[in-house]
Amino acid sequence: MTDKAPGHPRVAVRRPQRADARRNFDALLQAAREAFAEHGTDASLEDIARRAGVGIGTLYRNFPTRQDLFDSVYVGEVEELCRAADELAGLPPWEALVAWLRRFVGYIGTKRALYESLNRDSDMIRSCREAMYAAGEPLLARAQETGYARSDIGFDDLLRMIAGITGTGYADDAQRERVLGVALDGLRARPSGG
Amino acid sequence: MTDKAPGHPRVAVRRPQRADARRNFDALLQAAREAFAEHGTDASLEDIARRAGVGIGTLYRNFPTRQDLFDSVYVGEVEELCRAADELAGLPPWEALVAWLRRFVGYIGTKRALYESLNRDSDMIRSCREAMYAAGEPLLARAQETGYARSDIGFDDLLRMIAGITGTGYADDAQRERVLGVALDGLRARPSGG
DNA sequence: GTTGAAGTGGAGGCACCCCTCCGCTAATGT
DNA sequence: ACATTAGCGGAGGGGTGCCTCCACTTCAAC
Repeated sequence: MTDKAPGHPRVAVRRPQRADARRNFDALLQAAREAFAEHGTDASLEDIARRAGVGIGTLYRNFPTRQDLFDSVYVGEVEELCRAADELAGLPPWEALVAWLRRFVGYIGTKRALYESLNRDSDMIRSCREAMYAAGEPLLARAQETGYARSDIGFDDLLRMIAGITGTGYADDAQRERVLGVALDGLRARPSGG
Repeated sequence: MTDKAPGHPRVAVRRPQRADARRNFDALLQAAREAFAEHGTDASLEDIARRAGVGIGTLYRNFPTRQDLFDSVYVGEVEELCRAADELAGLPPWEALVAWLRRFVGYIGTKRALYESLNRDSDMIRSCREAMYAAGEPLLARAQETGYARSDIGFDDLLRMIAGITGTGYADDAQRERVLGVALDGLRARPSGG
């Protein structure tokens, strides 16, 4: 209900007033971030409460549904991504795009929940996706206009490609990097007809 | 313990003797194939038994552990992939490689269990992976030697890239195809230094 | 047919998870 | 210091899944 800054969607959940309660709230968010990272959207809520060192009841008071909790985590990640897009605006087109994609990877590399959510649908996830796209899309557009990236691919395509590639497990970081490099070369290539 | 044909690994599980029991065995395999496809490795065994129209006890007699069941499904898929590699040997290098990768995608597109298993480790999964690599690797090698594919990427890299890209959800098949095309262009591109 | 062995299926014990409810604890304002 | 009340946490009911066990069924060999 608060006014919302463009590109920074808000969630219905409210941080509590009392100091101890705020500590718990934050601990829950942090624990949830980790748990969703490790186990995806299906992470056990009781486990999250345990990690946060609070009772299950406290989790449910702060986040009445699993969706509320997930949304709260998600919105934080997305806000960081939006901020990153601003910061990188100064770099040359291709470098800016790649740098932003790497931040994106920085999330989903460890946090497959975010990547699962590319498909899921809820009022607020949609709004988050829009914010994220609004932040990142111009970077792709600029790289395309200046001829650094092929033009027959959309931002959504690109994000899914990157999400897919980096969401998988790899033998080591070097391999992940190699594969990502190949895909980025594909993004740079002239479209091929055969 | 039986002799194993090269490229066609075997499983410890044995198909039962009696006709009715064989029907159940086959129904279980089929149900498991579907269930693993939909829910990944964590599919409910009780659900698989239900789908197959048999009691849970029957499932456990045929496949004492979840791993046994999964292995049995997996080995079937891999054998098909190995066969495909033989069939495609006649095509030109690049076409053969791409065609085989498409078959590979044909699996993991619907069956994410196979793709999860690229990482997992067990005696027999390892042996399956070896068989699959033995079948597919020559296709990449040939494309590389003839200059159709870049040489700074390994077969394992390629498979993981493809698995990652196609394991994700897409808005529609056209998008999946577009993204796959970009990645394949990357595979064809000269390595880039910047 | 008869009969023995192969095969069946589901009840039941255990573990985990979801979510609600409410008696208790302790932070805060005065 | 004390009262007020926000906040706590975990017991408990319901659900699902894992796996074992064994009384029963049915195939197939004779």
